Amino acid sequence: MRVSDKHQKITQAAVKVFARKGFFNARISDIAKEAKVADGTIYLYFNNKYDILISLFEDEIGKIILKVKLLLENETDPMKMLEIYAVHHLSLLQDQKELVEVLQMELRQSNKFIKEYRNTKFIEYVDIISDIIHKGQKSGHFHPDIKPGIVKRAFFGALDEMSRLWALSAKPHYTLEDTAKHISAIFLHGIVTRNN
Amino acid sequence: MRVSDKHQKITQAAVKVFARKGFFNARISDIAKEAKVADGTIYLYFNNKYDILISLFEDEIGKIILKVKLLLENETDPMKMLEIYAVHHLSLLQDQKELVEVLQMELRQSNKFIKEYRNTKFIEYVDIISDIIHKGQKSGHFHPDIKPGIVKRAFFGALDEMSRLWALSAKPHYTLEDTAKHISAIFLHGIVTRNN
DNA sequence: TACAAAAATGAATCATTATTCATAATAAAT
DNA sequence: ATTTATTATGAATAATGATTCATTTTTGTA
Repeated sequence: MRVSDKHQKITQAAVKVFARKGFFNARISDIAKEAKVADGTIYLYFNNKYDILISLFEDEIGKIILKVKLLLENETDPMKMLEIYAVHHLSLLQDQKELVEVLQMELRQSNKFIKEYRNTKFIEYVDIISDIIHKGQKSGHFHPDIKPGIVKRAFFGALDEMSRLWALSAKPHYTLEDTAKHISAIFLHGIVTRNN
Repeated sequence: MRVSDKHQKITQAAVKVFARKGFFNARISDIAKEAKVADGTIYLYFNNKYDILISLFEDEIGKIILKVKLLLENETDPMKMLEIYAVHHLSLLQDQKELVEVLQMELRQSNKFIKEYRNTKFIEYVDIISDIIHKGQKSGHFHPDIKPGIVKRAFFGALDEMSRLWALSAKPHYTLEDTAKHISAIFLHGIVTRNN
């Protein structure tokens, strides 16, 4: 078995265990058992428990970024692009529920405890949104007074809160696709009626 | 010293310590020291470590709900009401940074480990948003097709992500007030230019 | 096949900490 | 002032689990 295979096996086991028990309640021995390796083996591939989480985070967010950039590649309409991003983000929950749960935890907590860790991968992911906004402003689709730096956080936050909700409660009321489009539409057109 | 004073002293100490170290890294002895009581005293007022967090959460969110309801009391325009909610939510960070950090953690993780805990207080807080949306739809200010259940999560998520960002990085680029209004405006009117 | 290097094992270590409870201090009542 | 009830203390307990490392197993090479 190639080295990278075992690395990945441990990572995938860690995602499962972290999702199930949370980072702090997860025992190394749980991960080892899930990955079908000895406890000590984990330390041949990772420095410590935190390192598993961080390394997992970077690897997986990296893949997510690649995928959404690919999806956006052939779209030029900034309005459609926002919608694609939204659908993609919410789809993650469907395709990789456990991973999403772990990423959400990580996002909330660990960077508080590991101050040095700047989390550039996550920044790269949300910056895709501000890039779309910029593009839309250049093309005249989006209002020039809109602040991309605020919209990117607001839009990401809106999607991620929805994702968080679904991760906890079993069944969503609306389909993923409808919800993603609804949220995009609100950001694009607002909620007020025209005569206001 | 009245009983409730000591209860509150411990709660406030816990907020400080949880914010500084996170729930799992916080030691009971840290909280005891911060509150200037003995370790054992904490167990006269709380059942266990989790109980401190939960009880803190309910109490403090209760206060936050009361305050925002008071702020909204004399406003009838649903558009203004949304803005008031936004300003209030972001203001929390300014007024009670440590508390906000703890609530955000709690929100993200604990309900995963304490499945029974339904977190009705939090639901009550976000439901204020959907109430505003309903009201706006009735009055004709807001589009009837908008789904209040989705908007409430999106709006809350947008605000809270902003809050999370500020809690981590020291200095916000824009003022709290401007940001709250900007986010409200986006939800109200969208980002696209009129001719799209 | 024999040997060396690399990878894997898992029991033992060792620090950590939530919780308990026998004891002490304080307050209230008589 | 004395007794009783309430509240507080903090050292001791007892479990936990991350990490290490001496030993074993596997892999690669001659």
